[in-house]
Amino acid sequence: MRRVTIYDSMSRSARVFAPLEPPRVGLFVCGLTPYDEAHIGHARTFVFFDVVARAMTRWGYRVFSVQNVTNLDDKIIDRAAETGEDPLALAEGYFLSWRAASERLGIHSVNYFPHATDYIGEILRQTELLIERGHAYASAGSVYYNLSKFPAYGALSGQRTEALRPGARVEVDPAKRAPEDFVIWKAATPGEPSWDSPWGPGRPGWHIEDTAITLRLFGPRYDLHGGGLDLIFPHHESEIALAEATTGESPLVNYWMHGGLLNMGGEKMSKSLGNVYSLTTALDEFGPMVLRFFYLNAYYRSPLEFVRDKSLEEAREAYDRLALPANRIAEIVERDGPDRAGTELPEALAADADALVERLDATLAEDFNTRESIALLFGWTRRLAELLGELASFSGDALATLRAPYDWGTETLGLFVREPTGRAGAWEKVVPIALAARARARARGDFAEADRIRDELAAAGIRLEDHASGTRWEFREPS
RNA sequence: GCCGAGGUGGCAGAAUGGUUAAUGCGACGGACUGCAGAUCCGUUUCCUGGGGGUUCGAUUCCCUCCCUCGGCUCCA
Repeated sequence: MRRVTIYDSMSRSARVFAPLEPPRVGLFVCGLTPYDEAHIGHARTFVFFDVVARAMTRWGYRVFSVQNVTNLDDKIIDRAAETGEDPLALAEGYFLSWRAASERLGIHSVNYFPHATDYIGEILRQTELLIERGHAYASAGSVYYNLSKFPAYGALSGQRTEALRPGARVEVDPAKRAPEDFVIWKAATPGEPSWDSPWGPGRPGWHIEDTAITLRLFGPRYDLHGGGLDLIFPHHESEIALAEATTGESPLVNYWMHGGLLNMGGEKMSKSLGNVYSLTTALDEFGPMVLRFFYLNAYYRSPLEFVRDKSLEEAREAYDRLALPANRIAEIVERDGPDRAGTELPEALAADADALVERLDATLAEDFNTRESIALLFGWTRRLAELLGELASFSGDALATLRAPYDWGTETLGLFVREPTGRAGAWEKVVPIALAARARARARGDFAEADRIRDELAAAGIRLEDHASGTRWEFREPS
């Protein structure tokens, strides 16, 4: 297992990672509240934790990755009331939509997506235990966490409860003993989904959903907890209070990892601000590779600025150039197979490829520095630039060596995955017909006709490039 | 107000107690091309929020101030 350092939000420092039970690693990431379509801000966080899981797996850890689904909360209920749908059905619809988008994005590392409502039994058990131990109290059909009994509250966020501004954004619930107490079990209002409990019909509060899930799946302590920076307070802080009061064990989480937010117009991208860009739209327009590249081209903890009509266009230019040698090699190998004959690599070049892969691992192992890894990969693309014309002369083995750094990028960053053919299959046959007609026109010097064909193809989303070896084409929406 | 995260070239963004502060985008020049695009080569040596301090040396460590963003009880 490779030595990995992780910036831990709790200690506010980079620490060498040591799993509780090597090589096993428990990773819990706070997932979505599916009350609407996901936007590209959400996906930043999940792509990053996908890289964490991919990289750790490569380095010999056995990662069990869990992403919860808050499939019932106020926003979902409100939304369902608007549309007349059943709240749980509405949530499941948006969850499945998110699953589809995240699959397209290449997020395949999540082992399990537990839904909060599948853990009601665990939640009730934990709530009762907390009341028994004096850490929670029932009031008006709800159950609240008694913060005065948990002095360690605030360690993660640095917040002191006496300095908070109760009601700054959310109204204070009069049933609470103290305004900083948070709800564990919420009394049902008529018409919303509810479960029977010793305190009457109700539904779980947000924070306990996660601790119920992790206590059951990971036990009282586990390795990694991730999520967006905006969840530190109160959500993660409250998870600690709930779990540690329930189990008596500490710390709940060994390493807290928080991803920076995606900003648009200098502000957090969020539904309530209205500055959202849908994930599905982004995937349709730019494809998964460009999006992943855009996210991973920055350190995960820093805020990242998304500029409409600029950021992803820029990322596409950069990614296309970065991936060019990888794609050319893939084309040759797809055509001739991995055992194709050809010249071998100069020894120095082969050694450099090996050394680069080691450097890439070492770089990424320092708190998942994806940006620096990409910079190194650009170095390799520059190195291969002069070989682009003669790639076809190399043997299959030689090409595999040249491709190794890109394969590393596929394994860890999820980049350099070529678009699946699918519908593109038909185009593969049709476009060459038009290209042949254009080639004949060019051969007889009828450039007006040649340009007409090129323009019409461009308007249809097929872009051409003429090369000495022939005409290359690709899908590219006209700009 | 309190807590937290950030302030680096035209833009996006790394890194480091020490030669010209990475990488990319963009821009400019050249090669290639019927043209265009793509690609390749070269240039973009005047960029580390302000002020103090520690040090032979600070963008990096410490203090302070300013600015931006996030959170302050169900937001990735």
